[in-house]
Amino acid sequence: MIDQLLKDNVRRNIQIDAKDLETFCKHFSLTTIKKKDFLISQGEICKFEGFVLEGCFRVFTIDKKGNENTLYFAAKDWWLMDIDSFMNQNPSQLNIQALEDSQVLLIDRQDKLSLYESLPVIEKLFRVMSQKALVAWQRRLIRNHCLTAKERYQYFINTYPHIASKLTDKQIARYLGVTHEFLSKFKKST
Amino acid sequence: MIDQLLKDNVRRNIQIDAKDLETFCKHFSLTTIKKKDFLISQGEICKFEGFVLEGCFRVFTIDKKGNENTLYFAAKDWWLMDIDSFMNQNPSQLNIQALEDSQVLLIDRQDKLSLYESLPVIEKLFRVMSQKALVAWQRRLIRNHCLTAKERYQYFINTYPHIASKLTDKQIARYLGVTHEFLSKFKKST
DNA sequence: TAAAATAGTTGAACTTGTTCAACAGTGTGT
DNA sequence: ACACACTGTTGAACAAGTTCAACTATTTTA
Repeated sequence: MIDQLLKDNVRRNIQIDAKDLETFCKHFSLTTIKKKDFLISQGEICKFEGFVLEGCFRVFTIDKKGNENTLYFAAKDWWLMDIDSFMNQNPSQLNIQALEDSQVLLIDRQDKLSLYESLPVIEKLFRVMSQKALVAWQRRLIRNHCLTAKERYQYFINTYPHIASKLTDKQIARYLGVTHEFLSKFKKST
Repeated sequence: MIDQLLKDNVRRNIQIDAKDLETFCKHFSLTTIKKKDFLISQGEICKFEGFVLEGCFRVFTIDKKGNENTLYFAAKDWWLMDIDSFMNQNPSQLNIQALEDSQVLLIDRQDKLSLYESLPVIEKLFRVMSQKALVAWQRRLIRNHCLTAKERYQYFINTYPHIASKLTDKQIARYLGVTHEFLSKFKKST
């Protein structure tokens, strides 16, 4: 079944009975997206959220100075969302680009808002997921403060080897917050 | 009424009827905490969450190298929680210390978990608050990558002047992720 | 398959931020 | 009022990370 991955993911976050889970999953539609295409571009208003079935995405912003800054990568079994734009319906600050040919399950914003009302367990699902994400972001900030770029690099490739292997060093550098020249230099130092 | 500030805060996040709001607030108890005392120390298991009525707190960790790293400050009208320890009941990585004599409303973990079940709107409240916090953390990470320490300092004192005024430069430096010596140096440069 | 674009490497000069040590100023408690 | 701890400042030497430019390898695309 196409949405088995999504179901497993949900069950890892909350307890939910089969019927509710079915209702939830029914609202997702499968979308195929080609390498280098964008799911969202900066300035657009986000009308959906997604779950990655296959492939890999990078979520990044471009600041005034023109620097790309990668917030995170989303591979198979990860959620993809511009929460800010989705919640507040303001223009997205984020770009979401496929790094390879990918498949995502998308849920429409209105459908999701309706589900929050009709199915309280979905409210719980996103409460739990958001809180877990919050913990991860707090820890990442601490790592950024305490660790050197090299240590952060090693942490990243050790923690997410399956994602790191799909990425260029340039992309990793932007995620770590350093230049790719510097990454190249510290990679070969002992 | 003692919990008016809490009620206003909740209403800014969700729509809730007076009766449910009353039920929610009833579970909080007022606690006074003296300057320099700890609400939570690293290693403890977090059994409550809080809302600051008066005063100011800093939330920080101490890493293996002995460096203090401040995650955030919480002044009047802010929520205080070690989500990680609270959710997973593992030893807290965080210290929460009062920077001045303070008052907080605390809710017991079991009470909160019960409220999630009995009052779905509370699930929504924390879903919404978590998602807003997530956006804030993402933006902070981007600022850490794009801005210099001096720019981050100026952003901080401009954005949170009422908090910044209660802090020493040393505390601000730890929040920005730089040494206080360096902060002292760039403060006087034009 | 050739041409063009992109990714990775390296060096030199530079900027940002750290470390450690010394000293001055400012509470704070008893 | 005294001692004591803590905050802030400054300097010099150092480490981490950037910039720009030139070059090489590797992919893409026509």
